[in-house]
Amino acid sequence: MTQEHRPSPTPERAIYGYVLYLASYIGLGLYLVWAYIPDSWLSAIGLTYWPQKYWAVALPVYLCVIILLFYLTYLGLIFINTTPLTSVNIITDSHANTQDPGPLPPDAIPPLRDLDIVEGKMSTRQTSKRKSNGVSASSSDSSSASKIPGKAPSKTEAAKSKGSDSGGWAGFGGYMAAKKQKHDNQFNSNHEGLKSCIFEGVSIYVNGYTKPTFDELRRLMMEHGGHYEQYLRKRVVTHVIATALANSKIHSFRDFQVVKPEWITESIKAGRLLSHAPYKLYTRQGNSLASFSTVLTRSVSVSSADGSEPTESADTISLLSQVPEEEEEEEEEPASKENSAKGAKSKNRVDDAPVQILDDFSPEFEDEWRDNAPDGDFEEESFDAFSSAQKSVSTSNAALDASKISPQKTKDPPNSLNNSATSPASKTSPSKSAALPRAGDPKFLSEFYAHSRLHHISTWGAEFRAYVNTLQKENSGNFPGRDRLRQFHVEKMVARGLQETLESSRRGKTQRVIMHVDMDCFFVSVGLLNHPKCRGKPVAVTHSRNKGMAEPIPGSDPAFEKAQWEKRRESGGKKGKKPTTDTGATMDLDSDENMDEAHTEWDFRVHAWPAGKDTFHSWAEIASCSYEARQSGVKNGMFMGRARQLCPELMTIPYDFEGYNRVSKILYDTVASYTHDIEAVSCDEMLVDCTDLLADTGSTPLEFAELLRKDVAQKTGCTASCGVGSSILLARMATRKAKPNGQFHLLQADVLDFIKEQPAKDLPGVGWSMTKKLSKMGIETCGDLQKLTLSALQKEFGPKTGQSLYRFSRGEDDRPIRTEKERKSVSAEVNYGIRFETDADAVKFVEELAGEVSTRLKAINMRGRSLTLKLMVRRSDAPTETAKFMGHGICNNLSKSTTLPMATDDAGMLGKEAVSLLKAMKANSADLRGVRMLSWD
DNA sequence: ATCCTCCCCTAC
DNA sequence: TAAGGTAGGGGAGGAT
Ligand SMILES: Nc1ccn([C@H]2C[C@H](O)[C@@H](COP(=O)(O)OP(=O)(O)OP(=O)(O)O)O2)c(=O)n1
Ligand SMILES: [Mg+2]
Ligand SMILES: [Mg+2]
Repeated sequence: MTQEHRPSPTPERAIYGYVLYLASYIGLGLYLVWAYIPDSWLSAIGLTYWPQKYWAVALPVYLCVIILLFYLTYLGLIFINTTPLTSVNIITDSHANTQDPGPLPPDAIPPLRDLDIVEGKMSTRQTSKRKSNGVSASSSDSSSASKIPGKAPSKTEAAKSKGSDSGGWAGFGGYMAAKKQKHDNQFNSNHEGLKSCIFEGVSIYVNGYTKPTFDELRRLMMEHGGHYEQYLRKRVVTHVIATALANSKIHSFRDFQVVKPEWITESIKAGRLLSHAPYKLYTRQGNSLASFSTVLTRSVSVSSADGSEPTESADTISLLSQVPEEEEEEEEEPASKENSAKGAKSKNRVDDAPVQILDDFSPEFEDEWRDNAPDGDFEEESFDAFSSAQKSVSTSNAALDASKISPQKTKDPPNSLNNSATSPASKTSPSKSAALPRAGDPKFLSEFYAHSRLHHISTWGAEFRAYVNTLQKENSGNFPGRDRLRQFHVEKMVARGLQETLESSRRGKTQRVIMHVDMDCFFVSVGLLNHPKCRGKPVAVTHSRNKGMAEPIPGSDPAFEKAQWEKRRESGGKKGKKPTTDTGATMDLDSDENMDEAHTEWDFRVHAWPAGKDTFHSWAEIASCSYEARQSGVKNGMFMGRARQLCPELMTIPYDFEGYNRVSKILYDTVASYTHDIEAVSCDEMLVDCTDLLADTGSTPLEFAELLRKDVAQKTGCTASCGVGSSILLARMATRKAKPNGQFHLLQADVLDFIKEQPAKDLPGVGWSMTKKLSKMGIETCGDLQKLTLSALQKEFGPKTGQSLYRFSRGEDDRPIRTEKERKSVSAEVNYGIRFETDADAVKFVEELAGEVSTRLKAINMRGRSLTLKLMVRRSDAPTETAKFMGHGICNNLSKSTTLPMATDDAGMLGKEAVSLLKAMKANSADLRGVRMLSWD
């Protein structure tokens, strides 16, 4: 909010204002005292059962704040940092004000009318207070807050309050309402977390590899009042950001301004929105369209024109030539019969349509692609034709750039690719390698997050959940994929001799059909697009660049950590005692060291460590490994050094976060072209309720699975597997059987036989700890589990968990597909690189983290009324240096939470509260190894 | 019973 | 070197 109108105060008004000013601070003070009185004190004076005291008291405080706001405005002074609380409220109000055409924003109010307006608002406020008092106690602070200015609620506000009634998230409803609003809000927002509003009204979509990465651009946009769109939505996206453009993309972007990323960075530098004209990427004439459509028409008759056209909202890449289908066709025929034949128990697995991703791409396709290859600047040399094609399909510019950057890729040592040069996404900016890998450095947080795979998959998961939410509201009954599916079904029928399969005919009407779709070794599959030579070999995606070897960390004691780890395993999840500290925090005596590898036997026999100087162990984690590597026992999440022992020939490829995200989007868009009954599970995985889809198209689940998998493989170059069953449980179990690159329908009649044999550890919700407990009870399979009674299980594991085990072990599961999920909490945590020297360091970092949480809250328009701080503290007997470089080592976890006077998304407020939690927890700053901040209702 | 806080566990 | 995040379900045990 910029002050354009700064009247100088007359003396009388100044005096009057001063009184108001004092009054408001007194009010504020009283409020703070009140709000922070513990419940127990209140109960001492008989106020125990007064519900929602904070809420009740919030109104007077708003009164004071409004007065304060207007007085300050009147003086032309906005110093919102006076107290954090004040700033929150000012923000809230100005936010609401400027969003609507209704009342004038404070800075536009003529000085002489101040009092009138203030009084007007006061009376409005009182009405609203009276009214709200009658409302149920769950009515939230900020929904009243937004009503205070006394204006008719706008559309967006109506949307907000609709949701606020039901939930604790003050004043904000379902994600959709929030998201729809986000753009508007950011347009006018004056949040102090924002560094500026340069990009108000600007909404960007980032295509391909860009100089600041898409992640950083998103961050920048968020910080400067702009908006980042994950999908290329017409009418929302105002600018497409790209550094290079494949010809096929020019077509998709023809309705948008395509601008270089420098436009963003230089605008920020200049402090204002520069014209994008000088930064336009191309001033093109579209000769590309002709060749593009040539590629399009190369499809088999199956695909109708509309089926091939990407939907407007989709990010689908428009290169849709069909994979030749002949060779698959022949195999399918007997196989699908087999699958529908009931007796063929263990042979129900259907590989009938393994999508051909390998090198057997048909030559004519290759040629055709080459003919239409964009521009001449493509270096064929380093890549075989297939991978080139796939790259242009799936990762577009990134891959093209990469091929230019790395002309010498010829002599890769067989075991380790020197591929850093070919990985644009993981090498974002050369200068940042200087950043210290420890908290305290101002760049640490962003640097860490930029490289954290877990951060990325979490973020993407949330984004896809949000995206699926938006799909629900779109309710466009238009599914371009369905025609293709119908067509496909007819062809299959004809091939079968016009007979319905047993599979489809036996499907009762009431029976749900759930499909679980999951990409095969996702990170590896995507990575292989850029490293085709690794295909078919044991491959892992990891940061480790050094063959799984690493120098030992001086002062660390891996043997000790290993011993503790084993001890932990022995105790098998037994609860440690939880002594209560004087602050009320409880302590967990258990080590939390590296649970990820729990499912593998921890076997150090090969390692006499640290004795053997020749043996080094890389503690970098493997994000994903190929199925070839899995044959040797390598698993996702395993340490590289360990994996190297199991599989000495293991090759490594670097991360390509941009590539994963791109493939994920295509996956989601592809499924969304058939149905919107989707539950997003993660960036590589989803659940699809096919019941309606199949009823509509008349096709069978396996036909859909086959078409879908072909679709995905051809658009992305990566394979997916599908499991089908009558419930989420069964679909997921079926997927396990289908993998890799397969599909499997677990027929109802086979369920009981099937489930009996399944290991209990494969049930959802049964992880390392539960497996351990069960195993102690002599339970290994679902069959074993079935022998226990419901009450026995509930007694042992609690009512809910017991019930789940009981039902799941019988193949029963009635959880619905949840297409819409409301976020309940927002958190940020770092358990890596945390090494503080002083308390001040720790405080500073907690404040940084508060900024991060605040940014995330604001980005999705939420506020939390509660705050939890979790610390990982080096266990007193653990060595100071961890085996894993900058890892957290063996720790105790502490957590402590507090309830704020009101919901907030303000960084200052969150930071202040978190710091006081930190101090209350009395942990030695030098021993901190991890920090988490969680904001919730 | 039901709620609250501090955990633990699980999944990707 | 290495980038061990994040959201949600739910149990234990105490308070209401
Ligand atoms: N401990 C883990 C587990 C998973 N992932 C990432 C990398 C995986 O590629 C992606 C998807 O996880 P999946 O469980 O689906 O595993 P994959 O896709 O790698 O293999 P699968 O074929 O079994 O699905 O999540 C990770 O970084 N760390
Ligand atoms: Mg997967
Ligand atoms: Mg998955």
